[in-house]
Amino acid sequence: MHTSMPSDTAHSGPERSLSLIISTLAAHPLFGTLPPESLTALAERAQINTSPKEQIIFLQDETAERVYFVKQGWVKLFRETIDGSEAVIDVLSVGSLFGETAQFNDKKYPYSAQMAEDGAYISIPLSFFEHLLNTNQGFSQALLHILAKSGRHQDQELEHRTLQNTAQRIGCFILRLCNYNTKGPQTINLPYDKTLIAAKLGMQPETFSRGLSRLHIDTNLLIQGSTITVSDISVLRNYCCGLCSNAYPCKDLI
Amino acid sequence: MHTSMPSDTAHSGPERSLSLIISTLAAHPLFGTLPPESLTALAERAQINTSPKEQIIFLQDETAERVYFVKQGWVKLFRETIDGSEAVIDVLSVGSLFGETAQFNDKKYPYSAQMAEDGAYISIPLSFFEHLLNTNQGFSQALLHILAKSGRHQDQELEHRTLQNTAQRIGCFILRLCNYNTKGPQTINLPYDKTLIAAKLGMQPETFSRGLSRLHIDTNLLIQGSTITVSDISVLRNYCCGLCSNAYPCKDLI
DNA sequence: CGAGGTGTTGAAAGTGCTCAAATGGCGTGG
DNA sequence: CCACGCCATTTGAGCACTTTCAACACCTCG
Repeated sequence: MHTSMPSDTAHSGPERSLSLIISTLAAHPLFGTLPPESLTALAERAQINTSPKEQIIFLQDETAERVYFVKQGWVKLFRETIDGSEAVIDVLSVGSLFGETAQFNDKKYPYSAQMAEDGAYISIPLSFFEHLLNTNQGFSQALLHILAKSGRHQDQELEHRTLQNTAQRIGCFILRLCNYNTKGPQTINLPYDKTLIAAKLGMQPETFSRGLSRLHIDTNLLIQGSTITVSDISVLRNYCCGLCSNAYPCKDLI
Repeated sequence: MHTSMPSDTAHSGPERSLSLIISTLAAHPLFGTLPPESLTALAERAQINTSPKEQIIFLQDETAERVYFVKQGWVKLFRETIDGSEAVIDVLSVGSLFGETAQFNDKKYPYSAQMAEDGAYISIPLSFFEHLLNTNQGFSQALLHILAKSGRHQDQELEHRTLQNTAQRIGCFILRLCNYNTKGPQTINLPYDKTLIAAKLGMQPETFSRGLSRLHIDTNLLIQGSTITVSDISVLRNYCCGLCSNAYPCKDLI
């Protein structure tokens, strides 16, 4: 079992680690609301972990000790049934908070979390998180914003599953990776494994693969491994966005 | 267009209305956290509306003026695309809050809301809601709880769509209407139209109808109109809950 | 080179959807 | 009270989409 990265990673001494944590926390929409002294107190209690792909961060229904956020890489949130089936709730990018709602769920995590790529995360004790919530009006306001936004994101996800077919969901996923100001063709890279994208979009890997080919046929998408070339954004928009209630661009909902 | 109910409804005078509103608010997990003077101030600004089936309460992307909660009946939250397709986000029962996240969404409602049955709702000005959030620690804590819980509910919904087939989703829906302490057969009533249940579960009315017949075959469910007799809960559990990560009973997630 | 993981492709089997038609309840107007 | 129309629900048939299972290609790593 990997518990830490090899020593070639730069940040290992507690000193450097502390200033790194403070600056990272300060840039975060939630922790950035804290006054400097709280921020320092928080950073002193925080841990930064570099962590390899596949590593489990916590499991569903485990008693929550810490609250996390993504420092680098991607984190998969998922739930598993007795049968071994798995549903991916979300795949989080840098800056996303997770495990924070355990506070309101009998201190149990409502999902499992796992590194989807090599990366790093920062964690803080749940007790101190709770303390900040109780003593800092701005902090709980910021958390309200985050939870509300995440609720809208989930609403949208559910809408997509209800109304869009697989090719359209894939198209929407790609569309959000694009720069919506670019007029001509543009090239993007898929952020993580195709298998994981498929799971996040609620389909089988095979279906994802076929969906991509269909997008090639229907919207002239070019696929070379994990590199996708979109010849014209508006074609893709016409293909996907008709069956979505959101106005394009809908980036803030990611 | 109906804007109010016939005068045979009991509560019409402002006096009685105020005390009714206060007692209703006080019983609510969110508003119940308020000190008496805030509660009174809130009630003075609140409106109670009785409202017929089908009536639109607000539309998606409309600028939010008020925050609502269900006093009686059922409220459908949904989103519509340009094509006229509709995705039901949720169907809310008595006590549920809605429109509250508009506060964190540029003051725009993230979904449309409509009465699913004749009923009533109470609403308060968004500005006062905001004021309460800013001045009352317990109030924003309570809202955090509510939003976190709603997030878990949405997680579960997404999991169901991903892992369960239509019959299992219907079975799960019925299971939650049951009394889980009863050993023998029990009879329950569907809370609202089958068409709406179908939409909430993300399927066509025809599929819902067929799913029910399949449940009859597979789990010995008895269907008489909107009355369902479950002969044995554990049979239904075996049928549905294997493809869900939650432990039964999972009522608190409704 | 071989092993294992990742992604693609083909064929067959479900699963749910669409369209169309029938059924049945319920309220209204005669 | 009955006929009618409306609406929700059911049923049937065919179709479209997605999954499943199996096989294969490709790449990386040892």
